[in-house]
Amino acid sequence: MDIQLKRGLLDVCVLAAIKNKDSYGYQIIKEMKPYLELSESTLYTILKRLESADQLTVRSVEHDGRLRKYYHITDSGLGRIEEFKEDWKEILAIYDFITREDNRYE
Amino acid sequence: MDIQLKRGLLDVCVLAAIKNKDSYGYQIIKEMKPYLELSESTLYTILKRLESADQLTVRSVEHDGRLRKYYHITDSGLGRIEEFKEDWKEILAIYDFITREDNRYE
DNA sequence: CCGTAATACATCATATCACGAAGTATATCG
DNA sequence: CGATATACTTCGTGATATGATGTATTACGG
Repeated sequence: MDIQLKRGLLDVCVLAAIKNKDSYGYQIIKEMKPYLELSESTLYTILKRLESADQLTVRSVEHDGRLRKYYHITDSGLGRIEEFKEDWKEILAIYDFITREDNRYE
Repeated sequence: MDIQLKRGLLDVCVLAAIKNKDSYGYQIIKEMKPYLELSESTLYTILKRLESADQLTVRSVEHDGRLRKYYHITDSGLGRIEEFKEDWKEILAIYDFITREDNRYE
């Protein structure tokens, strides 16, 4: 998929991935894979950005001797998803604008 | 609307604006305004990018003593719109992923 | 007739961002 | 024992939207 098109969806998609259950980096990538592929470096960049924006919180858990960071969505993060749903209406209008054959009356 | 979300739509939207009829900068902005607002600097950046990518051609026309550049979509530009329509299917799936309530079976 | 707004295009600096590459470290499995 | 999977981190790069600023002409209201 077009990279620019992905950009607008990535943040919200990550938030959606942890919406119903706290999750950690590797798991999030696997969960999103069928819909939107992203590399580890991209994901961790996003997670830090979302943490700075208080849209999620982080909690470190020891798992098999390895560090595992669980991400938990905040109210602000849930609000971000709601904003996306609002934006979606505009996007549908834009989609119609792009795909319409010709509504120009000469 | 979210800036990142706009990014993926801008190029294709500009192409759609000249799809049925050649147009020029100022006109394109006015035509897109109800759907997607963009500044002049942004538009001219996009037009140059699309020209470099051979998705449109430019023709200068004298109009009231002023230069006016008309933009014409190429086959490659039309192809870009078709690609967007393909991408749209994936976007719809992502939208479902984001907005679904909970399909996790515990 | 003069100032303001509209038309029309151009350039520059800046901040944001996705991503590949490379690194660290452990567990598992053949 | 070596490869693969898990798990997170850092760095550099290239792409890009936008505000600010500039140039130049036409149209219009008072």
